[in-house]
Amino acid sequence: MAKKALKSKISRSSSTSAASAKNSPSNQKMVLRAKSSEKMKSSGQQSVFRDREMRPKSKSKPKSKPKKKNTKIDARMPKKPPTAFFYFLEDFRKEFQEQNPGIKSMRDIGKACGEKWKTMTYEEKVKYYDIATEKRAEFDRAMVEYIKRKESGEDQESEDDSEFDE
DNA sequence: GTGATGATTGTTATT
DNA sequence: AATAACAATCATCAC
Repeated sequence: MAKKALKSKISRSSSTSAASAKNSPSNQKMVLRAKSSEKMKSSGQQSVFRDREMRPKSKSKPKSKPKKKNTKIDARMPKKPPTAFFYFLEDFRKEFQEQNPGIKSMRDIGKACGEKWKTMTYEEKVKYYDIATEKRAEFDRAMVEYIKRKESGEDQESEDDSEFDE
C-alpha cells in the first residue's frame, strides 16, 4: 500500500508550509502528550556482577559521547527535543516493563525497542514522527528566541533563578 | 552519595 | 554527502 509514499520525508524541512502535509490549518496547537508522572520505585537491588567494562570516570578521552554537559551552553539554550524514537520508547518502556518485570534498565529495553522499531511500519511510527515533528517546530521557535535573547544580551543571566535555600 | 556510563534511533548542525 | 554529537532514561559501577 501506500506506506512508502510518504516516508520520504517526515522531516519538516522547511519552513512554514512544509508542514502542511499533516498540519491542519485550524490546528495550530495540538498537544497530545501522554504524559505520565508516574514514579516507579524499585527496591533495592544490589547485586551485580556484570562485567561491562571498567568505566573510569576519568574521561580522559571521550570516545564518542560525553554525556555530561561539557558544552558550555547556556542554560537557556533549547535542548534538542526527543526524537520519535524516544517517544516510542516512553510508551514501549511501560509495556516492556510490564511484560518483563525482570528487566531493569533501558539498556535492555533500548535494544528491544530498536528491534521492534525497525519492524514497525510507517503508519505506526508516523504518529511518533508527528509528535516529534511538532516538537521540532516548537524547538525551532525557541531557538530563534534564544538567539535573539542571546544577541540581545547574553550577559543577562537569569536572575530569577530559583536558587532559594530552603 | 555523586558522577558517569551504557544502549537505542532520530534529528540537527557543521564540515 | 557524510559525520559528530546530542536527545531521555535508569540501573549499575567507580571512588
